[in-house]
Amino acid sequence: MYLINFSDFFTSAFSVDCIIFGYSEGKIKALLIKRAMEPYENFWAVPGDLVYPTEDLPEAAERILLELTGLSHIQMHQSQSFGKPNRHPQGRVITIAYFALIRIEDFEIKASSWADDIKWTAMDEIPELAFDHNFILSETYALLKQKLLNEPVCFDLLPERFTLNEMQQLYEFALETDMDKANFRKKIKYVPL
Amino acid sequence: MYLINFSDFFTSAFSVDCIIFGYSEGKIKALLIKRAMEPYENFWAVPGDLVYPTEDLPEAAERILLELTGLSHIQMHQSQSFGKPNRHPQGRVITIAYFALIRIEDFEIKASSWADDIKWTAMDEIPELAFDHNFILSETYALLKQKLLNEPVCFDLLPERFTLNEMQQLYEFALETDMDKANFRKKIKYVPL
DNA sequence: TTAATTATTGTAATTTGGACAATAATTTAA
DNA sequence: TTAAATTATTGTCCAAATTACAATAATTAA
Repeated sequence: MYLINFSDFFTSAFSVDCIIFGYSEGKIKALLIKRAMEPYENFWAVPGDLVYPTEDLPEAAERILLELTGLSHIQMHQSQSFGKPNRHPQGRVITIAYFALIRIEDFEIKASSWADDIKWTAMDEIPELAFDHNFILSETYALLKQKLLNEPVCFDLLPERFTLNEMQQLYEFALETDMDKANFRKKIKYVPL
Repeated sequence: MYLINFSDFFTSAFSVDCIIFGYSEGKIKALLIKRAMEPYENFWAVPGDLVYPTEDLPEAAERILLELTGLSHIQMHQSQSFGKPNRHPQGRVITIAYFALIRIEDFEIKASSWADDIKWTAMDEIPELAFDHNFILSETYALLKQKLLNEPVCFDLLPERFTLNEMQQLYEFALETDMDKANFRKKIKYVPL
């Protein structure tokens, strides 16, 4: 086939990117950081970093999120992996995207030495991001919408106390539709045998 | 943080594992190969191999599938990634699972120099596999079942000509339920406005 | 305390779902 | 080629769910 040594395969790296979704002011938002170093210095990006050679992926996701945003004890789910050969300017890096849903007001976010700034950005106002992060984010958002339809994950986004109107608005934003007030409540309350 | 060089990160490899699902004799089956070399020599496994350093992931999936099974021109979808640090005995290897649905009779499968044997195995008769392939396979099978419920992917598994009974049996096997003949047909025919 | 927001209740027409029965059409095998 | 087996179609009944709309009660905020 190819003239290549076994050890030539072991020249790649992994990264983990963490997409954190929240909900406020009637919009679903993602947590973005402003990169403090090359590559893509000063670009907004999803929090992410390289995985240590002996680190498990969920472990890396947890560490990276803590280092870049101060967030901890957040349950993360795997999204998709992205591996175009040239997606990272410094070498072959495959990234595994993880995502989480949190209540914005429950956590205090703080920028780190690697992130100059950090902010929640509504999903209909995402700027141009570093690397292929626009693609990663939109693919993962599609996954979230899918999940919202099939699982009761909205409670992870909504505050401790919320009105049913707020809940309805969350669905209306995500699914880009208007819903009937009374019928929405019926559907929420319905519990199959 | 840690005392580690940037280049220390670039010591890992990726693999792609291809889960090929087919349908025959009333059962959903996966394509397994018998490994002809270490590690896990003589174990049954899902077709998979390391990704070349400059190769894109879908490209690698296509190549690996061809090399190990003779299959080509098959549309593959990404499943999940698996990255426990010790999952591969020879180094740090993250694997990205891809899967495809094919019509068994449309393709001729042939073992290669790296695979002593190859066979279709029903999903309720999977033996102990190499690496973490049992886990990978069952996670991906769950994804297939999910897809069967929400998308018309059954046509990728069924032969060119099939009876509605066969189609119903496919669903009954996957979802492990019995269905009413007449009602199943109603549901199949129903097209929302 | 009033106004605004939020929540509940109800009705009625339509659609969908599951269980069951009967029969027509097609394929297979004797 | 016919009989048997398999496959496909139709229809009925009833329960459950969906949708659109209207009206009013309860709670919260100005």
